[in-house]
Amino acid sequence: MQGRDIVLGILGESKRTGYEINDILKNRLSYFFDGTYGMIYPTLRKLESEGMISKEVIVQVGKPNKNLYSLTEQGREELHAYLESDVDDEIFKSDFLMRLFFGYDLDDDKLTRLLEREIERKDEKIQTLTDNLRIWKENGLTRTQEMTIEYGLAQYDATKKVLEKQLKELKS
Amino acid sequence: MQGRDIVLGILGESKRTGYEINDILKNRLSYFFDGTYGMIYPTLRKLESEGMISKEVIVQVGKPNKNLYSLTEQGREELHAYLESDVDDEIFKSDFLMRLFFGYDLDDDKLTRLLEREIERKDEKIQTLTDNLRIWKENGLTRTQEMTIEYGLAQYDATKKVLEKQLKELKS
DNA sequence: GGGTTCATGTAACTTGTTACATGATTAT
DNA sequence: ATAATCATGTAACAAGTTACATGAACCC
Repeated sequence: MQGRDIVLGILGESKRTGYEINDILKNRLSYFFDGTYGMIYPTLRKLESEGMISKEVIVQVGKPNKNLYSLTEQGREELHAYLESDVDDEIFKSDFLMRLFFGYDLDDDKLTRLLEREIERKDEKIQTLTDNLRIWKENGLTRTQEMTIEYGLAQYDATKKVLEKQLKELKS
Repeated sequence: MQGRDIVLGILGESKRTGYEINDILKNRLSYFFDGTYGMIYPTLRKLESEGMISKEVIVQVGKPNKNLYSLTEQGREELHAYLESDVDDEIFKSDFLMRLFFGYDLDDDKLTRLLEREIERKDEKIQTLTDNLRIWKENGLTRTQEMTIEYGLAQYDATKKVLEKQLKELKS
């Protein structure tokens, strides 16, 4: 699962510009993938040069022209092949857990702040995901897309609860 | 949070060889960080050249000599500085969720298999983490280290439950 | 006047992955 | 026998990050 795959996946839904792809990644898929322009534009160029996607230029005034990309037949084949291939293990890296794990010298004050800060982050993520869910529902979500959001929310929620429990224990 | 930081963290606990660091990463910290030899050995070399760690060679017969590394004072400072710095956001990448998200053409059979396979994976992870917890407890865990395991288990458990619920709904 | 949105992109760099290479010892 | 454990490492490569560069339009 690389940038390439997710770009193909997004273009599989509909024609998109690099800018839109970035937007989707940031707002819609950020709970299971991250991407930046530095990845998106070079990937689009490469996919185009390989004939996986084709470009349609939309001339604009006052802004750079839009490059609207869509999958070619070959691109759709690659997407299908990816979707049929073995599923990779999930990748999870937590700087927060590392702080806990190696923080031998964390006093109660510092630990409290660390936990509180992380609870805040979970809240933000839950908020974003909940808000977005509402918006997406208007546009129509597939059953499996809804599953992914439920999965994401459950994950945030469960870890938040653990943190709250630990914070409570600490305070008593 | 990079390989460098986690290597310093591990060496902060006690002297270790590259081999042992790999072992710890694989068996003890795999639920929040991944590392390979290809990262570990070059990182150790670099840290040594920068004076962050020092090497003690243990001569062995029939095996390569052991290189036992320990933090220098400078290395301990860097570790502390890291531990005081801002906590990075957690990174989560899920190929599984991507398959769900872009799998418009998943029929019930394929979806069932996808969900069942992912439930299996969660079980494996929960098993490993539970087993390891027992072993670590014998060696002594800090309170915060125990927290990290609880966090990890809660995460696996919550997502597993979501998958089981979805599978049940699918079958009915 | 200042921030956000739209819209493109590149170049240098960092980081880590993959695959390879070696080889004795010990457990099954 | 054969697999696993101990123990080191490198070289080529892939992938993505960060920082930079440009600039009009629009909203507050």
